[in-house]
Amino acid sequence: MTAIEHIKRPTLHEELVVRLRELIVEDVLKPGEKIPEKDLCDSFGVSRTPLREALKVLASEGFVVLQTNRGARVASVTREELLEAFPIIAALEQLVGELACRNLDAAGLRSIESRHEAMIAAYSTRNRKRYFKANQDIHEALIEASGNTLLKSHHELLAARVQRARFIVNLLDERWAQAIEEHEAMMELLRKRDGKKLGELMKQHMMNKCAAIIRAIDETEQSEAGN
Amino acid sequence: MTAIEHIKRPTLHEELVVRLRELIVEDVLKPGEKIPEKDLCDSFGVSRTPLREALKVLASEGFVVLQTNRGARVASVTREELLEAFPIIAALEQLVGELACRNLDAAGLRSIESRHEAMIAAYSTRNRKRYFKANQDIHEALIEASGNTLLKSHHELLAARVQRARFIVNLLDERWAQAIEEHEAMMELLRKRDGKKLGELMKQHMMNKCAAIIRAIDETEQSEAGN
DNA sequence: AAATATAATTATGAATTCATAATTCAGTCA
DNA sequence: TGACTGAATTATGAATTCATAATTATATTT
Repeated sequence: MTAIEHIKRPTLHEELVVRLRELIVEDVLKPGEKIPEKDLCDSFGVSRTPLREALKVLASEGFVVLQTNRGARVASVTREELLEAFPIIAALEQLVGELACRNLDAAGLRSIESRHEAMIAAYSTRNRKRYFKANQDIHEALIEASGNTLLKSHHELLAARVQRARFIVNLLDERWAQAIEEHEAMMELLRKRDGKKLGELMKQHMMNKCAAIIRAIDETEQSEAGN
Repeated sequence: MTAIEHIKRPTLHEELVVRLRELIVEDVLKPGEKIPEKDLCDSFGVSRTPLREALKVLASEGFVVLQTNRGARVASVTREELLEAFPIIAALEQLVGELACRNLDAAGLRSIESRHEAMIAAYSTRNRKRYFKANQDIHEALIEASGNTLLKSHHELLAARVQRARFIVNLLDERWAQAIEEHEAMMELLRKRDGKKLGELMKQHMMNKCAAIIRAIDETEQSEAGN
């Protein structure tokens, strides 16, 4: 029996969930911004029904906040939310590390190696955009290698939420260098298939990232308070 | 500034999400069962619009499966899904253990101790229903103690999904005794506020539960194949 | 002019309607 | 009898409509 994949026709609300989530994660729709249904319906060329369905889903994912009779707002990225989300992501990454080592084959490793090199190249020219992209690619590849689709979806959702923080703080040079070092160590552990240590390092890597972002936020708030 | 909580008026779709999720987790709506919109609209006394919104949310949570132009079905609880979900829950529980030890005060500990005793009492009379309830209470209290609301919501959703497995397999006496022992050890570590060890034990506890359930499923399938 | 009350407008929650896809069922033919 | 065809029915996706809550604009009072 050949496992032919079922044909999947998209519905408007599914398409809208994806598109709206992108707009939010890419900071086109800003945190706290009101989302007037009418405007979005016009720009997407759909009626309110599928749009509202999409908003309900996005609300359950934490990207928008619904207020009864007052419509939807883009959820804001708070210090508190990040402090809650990062430890969870870190715990998931630990699991990713363990599972990836268990499942990754030679071809998979090579693919990650090349992404890693792309990331190093981006770092050497201090190309932030490329670095972010390559960095994300690596993490995604590792998650893929974990072979756990549920883990993937939960991780993706949480990662997308905290990723929005990159628009409120900048990656500092010092942290950047540290992140590169951590990635080198990660590659080494991946080659050795040391799942336990890789998991721990990935967890730590994420918590360091968290600390860096929180520090940056606090400094921003500090300087803003001084105005 | 007193943080007064905003008054929250419920909407139909929110109410429906909760009620439908309950029906699914409580196995009133069986895995694989078709969900005809009309019937549910009649029994809840609402129109299709809020019901459909609720179904979209439940689909994003993984409790129902939507097929374009073919309506909704209750998601089935597969062996594969459990094998994916449990390690994630275990990873979250590990985090719960660490955070709970960090945050739990004397009053919180006493409250958990009493729930623990209730669980032991239920076990001594082999009252499955009470045991499940007390067991769930303890885990919920620990999550509450972790102080991480995002962790709580993710854990709740995943736990609800695997909880449905209790209707396809029975808790075996052997595993039951082992679970009690693990809980005793957990209480000991909680009293000592040893977060690291508690986290590891809670993770292991969950993976043991996973193994027991998978074993039970495999045995069921084995015996069914023999028919 | 500022503050309040009232009316007009707009936006939202939910029911209804409409077009179309899927399913069921009767009829036909081998 | 049993597989196929096509009409009738039903269910679904999405637009529209409707009632009401929220907001804005206008009028009134001090």
